[in-house]
Amino acid sequence: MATIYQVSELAGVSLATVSRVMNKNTKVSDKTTKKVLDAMQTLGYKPNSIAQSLASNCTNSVGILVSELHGPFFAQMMAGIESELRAAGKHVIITTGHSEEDKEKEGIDFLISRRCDAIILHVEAVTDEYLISLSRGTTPVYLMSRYVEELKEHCISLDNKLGGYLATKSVLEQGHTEIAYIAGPQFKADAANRLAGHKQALEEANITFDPSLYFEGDFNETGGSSALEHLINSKLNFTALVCANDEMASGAMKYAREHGYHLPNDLSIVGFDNVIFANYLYPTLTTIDNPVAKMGEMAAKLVLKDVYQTKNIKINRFFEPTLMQRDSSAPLK
Amino acid sequence: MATIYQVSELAGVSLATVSRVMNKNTKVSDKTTKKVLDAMQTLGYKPNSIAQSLASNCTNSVGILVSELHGPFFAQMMAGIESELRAAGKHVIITTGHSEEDKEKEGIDFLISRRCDAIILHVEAVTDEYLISLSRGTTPVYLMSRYVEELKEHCISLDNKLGGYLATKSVLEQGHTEIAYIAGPQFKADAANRLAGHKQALEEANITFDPSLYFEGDFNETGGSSALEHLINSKLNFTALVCANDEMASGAMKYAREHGYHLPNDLSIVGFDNVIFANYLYPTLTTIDNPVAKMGEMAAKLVLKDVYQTKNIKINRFFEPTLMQRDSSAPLK
DNA sequence: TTGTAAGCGTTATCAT
DNA sequence: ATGATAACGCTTACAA
Repeated sequence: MATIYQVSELAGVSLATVSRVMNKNTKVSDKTTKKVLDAMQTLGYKPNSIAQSLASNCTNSVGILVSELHGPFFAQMMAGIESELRAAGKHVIITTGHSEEDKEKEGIDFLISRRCDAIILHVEAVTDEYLISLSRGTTPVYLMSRYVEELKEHCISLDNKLGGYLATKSVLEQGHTEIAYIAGPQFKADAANRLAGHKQALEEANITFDPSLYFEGDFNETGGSSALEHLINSKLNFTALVCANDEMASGAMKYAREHGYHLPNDLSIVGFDNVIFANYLYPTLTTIDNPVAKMGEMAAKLVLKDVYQTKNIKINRFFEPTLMQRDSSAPLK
Repeated sequence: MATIYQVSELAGVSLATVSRVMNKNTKVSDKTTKKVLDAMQTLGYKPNSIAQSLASNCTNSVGILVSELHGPFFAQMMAGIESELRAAGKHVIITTGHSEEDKEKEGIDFLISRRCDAIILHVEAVTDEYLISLSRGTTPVYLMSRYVEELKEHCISLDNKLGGYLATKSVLEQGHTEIAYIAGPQFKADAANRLAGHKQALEEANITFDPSLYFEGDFNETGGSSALEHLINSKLNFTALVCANDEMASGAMKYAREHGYHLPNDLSIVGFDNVIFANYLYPTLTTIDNPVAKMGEMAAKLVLKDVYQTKNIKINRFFEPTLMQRDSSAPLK
């Protein structure tokens, strides 16, 4: 592969001049510019971005750490980040943390040693303290779907409490008063906040939260099935079921259907996240839209603004979820 | 950030020695090794992989180009590639081509200029000739789900014809003889091969292919709906419908259900790919499993073997799809 | 076993 | 406007 040196030789100019026409940061006469361009053309010269990175101390790459690569949630997020960054000529280096503390830390180290200009993290296992000390390092750190007060300028987060509130409120407004809730693992802030929203909606409707209509699931489909099984076996009455994510809602729907429930007549079900398949379920799932793709774009924009000094970018760090009313929930008859 | 130079100073050895303990390629006495390790520890030294890449001419990164980041198909593939590569200490740089020739080429240039040690491509718009000339360059090129004779050693592909055959055969074995087919865009090799498999199955059953029971769709959900609409309007009888992918099958299922069909009694439907949501549909979709994640892993292994000289890796370039019999298709009554 | 020094392909600071 | 030349942080012959 041709180097800048060969280009300079062929064009009969110095290295520096070639570098200048590439970077357009210093005036170069039209004549020499043309000579250089021609030389590049005939040599098929492509700059070595590794060398550029070393010399300029800028890799034009941002590291992304997500829990999993598959799964609708992260894919959407990454798509949002990548498209925005790519349009700005930056690229993404992606790695996974699998929601395990060691792997998350290892992934972060990895990204940092690649000298990413910034890292965007969707971490679940690592502590706030770790993140705070991490962001004292030289690599700017951004957080997705996680709010850490000390790092608030670097957090893109969703109002999960509002989402939980909207979900429950939607069935309350349909006349339901006996509402079961399948929560996510409460050590996760999202899950806890969604539950808090649920409780707030109940409170506003003057309904006391009944712990026996509550079950802590695992955010997985099978967890949704067994949670509903548990709730049904408890012999308590409920006409609506609010789930802390779509996977569990889907599992619950399956279990309900297999046990003779007619949806939504016998039971209204609401999910959370609005993942792709929510619209493929039968009946289509009423859920809370989690604007992950938009949040991904925004994280990218934030990096573009902070790290790459791109001008005229409007930042919004806080996103509000919205209700997607579909067919799995209906007014109480 | 600490450099190798500072480490060498603190440890009282030369640069070279520090480099040696990092790379473990030359013997270093235990005593000096310890000194170096200690120095690294106290300085919190992390090697600058950019500098390593420049000096060693190896970036330890492999570029991936997929059509889209979202969508169950690519997510699975990338997950397979990433996990395998990551375990070997390599990392992935991901970019997208959006099935457009210009963007695919641009993405490839991008990856090459980042000096990836190899690139794994899932391209659709670019020509075979382009790929052939590309692979004459210095960066090794690998192809996913695309077979180019001249590059066969670098192709990981699926036997789409077999898949198409299995899909149709499954309904034939259920007693169906009037079988409609919604194909994918025929300029895509996958789509054409799936159709060929369908025809072969019909032929073996002594059923002549009926062009009026055939419709070329666009691989999208809406395309599936309108395709079925078209087929139904043609007033021809058919008891089974084979679709060239799950998205179209899903669209067809929706249309059928909305138009009073009871599935699978009134119509058996079969898809292709076994994307995540196939199992969330109602009824659950009978489909052909496309082992994308496994193929992704294999592509990574191939790179590990060819490019990074990893030993003891068994390579399989050709994958066979399998039938996933679920509830959307049933024996003809 | 360890050190010296020449790259790797750029950018960027001086001069001119 | 252009040219020398010193970084950038590491690897790797070649010497010792």
